[in-house]
Amino acid sequence: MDSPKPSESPISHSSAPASATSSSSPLQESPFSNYLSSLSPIKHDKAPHVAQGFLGLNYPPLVFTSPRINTLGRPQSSSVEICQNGEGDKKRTHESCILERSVTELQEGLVIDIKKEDDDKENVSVQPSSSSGCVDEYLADPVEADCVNSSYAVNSNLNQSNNALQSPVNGFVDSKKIKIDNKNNAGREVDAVQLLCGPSEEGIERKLGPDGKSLKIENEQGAAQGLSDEFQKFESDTFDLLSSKEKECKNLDPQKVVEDHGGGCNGFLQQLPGSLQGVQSCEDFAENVGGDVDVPVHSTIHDLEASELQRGMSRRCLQFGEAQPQARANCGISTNLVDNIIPSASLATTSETEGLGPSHLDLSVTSRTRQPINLPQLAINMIPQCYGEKSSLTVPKPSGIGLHLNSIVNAIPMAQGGSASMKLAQATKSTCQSTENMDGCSDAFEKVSAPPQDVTPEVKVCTIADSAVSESLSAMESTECNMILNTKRKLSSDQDGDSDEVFDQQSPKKKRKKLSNSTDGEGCKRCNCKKTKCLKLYCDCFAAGIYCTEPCSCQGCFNRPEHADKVLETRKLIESRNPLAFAPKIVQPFTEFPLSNREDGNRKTPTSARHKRGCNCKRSMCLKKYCECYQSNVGCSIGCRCEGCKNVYGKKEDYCVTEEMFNRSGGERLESRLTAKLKTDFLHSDLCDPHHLTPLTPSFQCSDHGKKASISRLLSRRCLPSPESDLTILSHAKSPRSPRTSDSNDMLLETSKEKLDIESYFEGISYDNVVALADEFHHTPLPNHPSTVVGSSSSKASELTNLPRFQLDPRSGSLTSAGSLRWHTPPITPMSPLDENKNLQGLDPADGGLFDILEDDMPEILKDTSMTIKPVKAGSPNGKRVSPPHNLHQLGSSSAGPLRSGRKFILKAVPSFPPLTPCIDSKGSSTQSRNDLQENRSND
DNA sequence: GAGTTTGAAACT
DNA sequence: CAGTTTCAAACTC
Repeated sequence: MDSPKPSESPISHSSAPASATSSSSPLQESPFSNYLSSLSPIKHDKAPHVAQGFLGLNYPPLVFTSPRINTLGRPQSSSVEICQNGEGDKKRTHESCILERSVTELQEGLVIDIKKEDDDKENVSVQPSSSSGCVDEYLADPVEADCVNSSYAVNSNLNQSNNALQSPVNGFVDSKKIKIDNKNNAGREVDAVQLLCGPSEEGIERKLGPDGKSLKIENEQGAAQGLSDEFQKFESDTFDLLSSKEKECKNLDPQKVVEDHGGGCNGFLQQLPGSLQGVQSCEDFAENVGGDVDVPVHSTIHDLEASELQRGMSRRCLQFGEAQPQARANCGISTNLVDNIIPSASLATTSETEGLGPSHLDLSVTSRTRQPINLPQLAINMIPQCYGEKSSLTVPKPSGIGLHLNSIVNAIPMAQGGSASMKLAQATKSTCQSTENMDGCSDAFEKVSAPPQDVTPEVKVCTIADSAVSESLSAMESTECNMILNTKRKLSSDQDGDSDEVFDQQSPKKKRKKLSNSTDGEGCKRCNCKKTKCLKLYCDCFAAGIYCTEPCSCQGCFNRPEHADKVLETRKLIESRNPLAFAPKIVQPFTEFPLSNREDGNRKTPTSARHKRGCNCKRSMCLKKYCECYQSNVGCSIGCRCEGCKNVYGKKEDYCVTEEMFNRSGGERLESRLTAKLKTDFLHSDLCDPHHLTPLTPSFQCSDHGKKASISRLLSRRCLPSPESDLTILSHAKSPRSPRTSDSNDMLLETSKEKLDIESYFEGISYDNVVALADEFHHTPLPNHPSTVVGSSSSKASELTNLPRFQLDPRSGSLTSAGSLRWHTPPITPMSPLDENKNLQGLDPADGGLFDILEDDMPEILKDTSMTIKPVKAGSPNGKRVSPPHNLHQLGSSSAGPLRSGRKFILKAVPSFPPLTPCIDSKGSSTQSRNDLQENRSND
């Protein structure tokens, strides 16, 4: 499994690019036209990617992907899928010349082989896809791949259902099963391809009139057109890969894939993106479903087998037990998603799902009978991708209560993530929040799932998925908790209706213990509130946007569905006070997202991730759970006001150093100052090792949790900027930076460059698209530009928007020759003008934290409000009630507007750079350095 | 299991 | 806005 992926992935990468280039012409011929004609579908697929890309800048991850297993895993899966899909498409859409080659080959050879394998291994389709991996990189998001798979399954299922199963609606369920079968079926692949690749989709659309609808829908969803380009490349690549991968695919064992994923169940949570992916997958699902109908199902999967598979999946999830609740939750979630998408197959499989609620039941009813088993696989597949890379990768779990969301959000890298979470909380408060009750979740899911059921499920699904992404996320979270709870509760779901008091009646301590136990796995934590009635942020449940459930030992709890009104009111009040109150506490740097998304699901725990507000620890040294940062498995950042920080996941100091590093690009003085530290640090740092690249940041170093992630980050970061190559150049050339840093960076960059180079090509496209998108959103001046800052001065929102853009821009920049330089440079040159430590801190946090928050966490509402909202006080010790950005404004407003923008930009960039040196003392030195930087900037 | 410590959240 | 209080989790015994 793993072995194949890695091996494959690299191959895929190489092949992909090569194929892209070489095959592009042929592919382009028909495919291009197809793309052009069917950009929408492509967009759709891409859209998710794009969205992610924006958020997370997925592309960069590709680089990582190549090196890392994870990347391989996901990419492979996706690529495999693509290949398969491509095959399927080819079969289906012989019309499309592109596919024809692979089609003939694949169909004849691969297909047959696959079928055989599939017979043995239902999952094969998924895994193989993973194995192929080439496309995956683009797809980056494992989830997507999973989604694709799922979609495949769905499509295939649909077909099968149409053919054999007869149950149309249940198609989902069947589809799951079908997936397995589909493995063999090119049609499935085609669907997947469609999902993954615009072209394939096009072909599918062409072939499938109905499918076309779904595709169109998808396209609509996927706003970014630029994606089409990428898709084309993917397609071409996929085609190329298909041939090469065909063999691989044949070899691939679905089970392995599943297992991998299953292993990943634990990591599933980490793969927050997965949730998103799941959403996407849902979308894809719908699309696929639509498309599936048309596609003939070759494979004949036995429901029993499928069920078995599903069972196996569920079992796996269960087995992961320790991953426990989360794992289950994850699994459950995934299943839920699947259920939603594919009604309840997963649920049916697991007793756990029993708790789920009617919605599941409803869906499951049909699905269960049919074959939930496959669903689990799907779910697993979907989730696992991230996972797939490995359970081992498991990102640091977000232990935290409210953290679930946060963690999820974080994981979600998606740009939407943060907002989504918020939205979810807000929008889904009633629904998802009631996560306790599966019903609530189910409701959300139902929404998602419903579409499929509905006549126009596709469209609905797509729309839902998009809109519901947030919901799904929230639902995911809630579902996680719920899943766990439900599993524990089992039948207690009904109890939800029971007054809180029931729970309350239980001895809080006992419950607490239970909770603690349950939470050990990191499931959802449960509260033990006694005086706040669970209507304040003290309550983890409330803070997480979920209703209290059985496990809670709270007293007089009002955080229950029965009191939804109160809950909402209270939430509003709190939000009015602090729009970000319910936003995810942990934010990942943009750069990470992409990496995390593509590279590894594991990355979820972002070494670079930081607490939104930062901690204020004084005695715990940030080494205990008192520290929110530590609790969240994230390193402390500048935003933290902690004293004597020893956060294993990343010391504030280190974080500062990184920033300084960037700033340093702007100012040499800092370099000189830092150089010593950097040297020492660098020596120690893994950075020296291109392979390890792990930044000095403790999080990377120390964190068991995030180590891998951290590594990936480093890679990703560097890669991300990617553009890597550009960055490297920039770093060297432009920034007078200390040679060391540059060197280290270069090291990393170089290491990644190769991959990046290849990837960059693709990414470039994406970037371009992204850029275009960014431009649309904002003509965001280059991150460097003050313009961005200027805008920010007035409104945080602008800054926020800009920030993300910056990320994007950078890439885009990387893509665009000029842009790349600027982009890179900004981070380098653009020292934040911030003079003051506070500013630095505030900014930093703002940059890092706010930055992230803004993008991710900031709910749209918040963003809007944030504009007007007062900036959070970075300086304020607590800074708790923060409204994110204002600091930036302040900072920037003075002079730094541009600088700030730069800073922000830098911040993002920072993450890319591993903190070589431990921080500088911090404030004093840093401030000076920054001042110096400012000076330098002015000079520049 | 009780009590203490801790730091966030809420309040003034 | 800073300081204080309240709160619940985390931790210790």
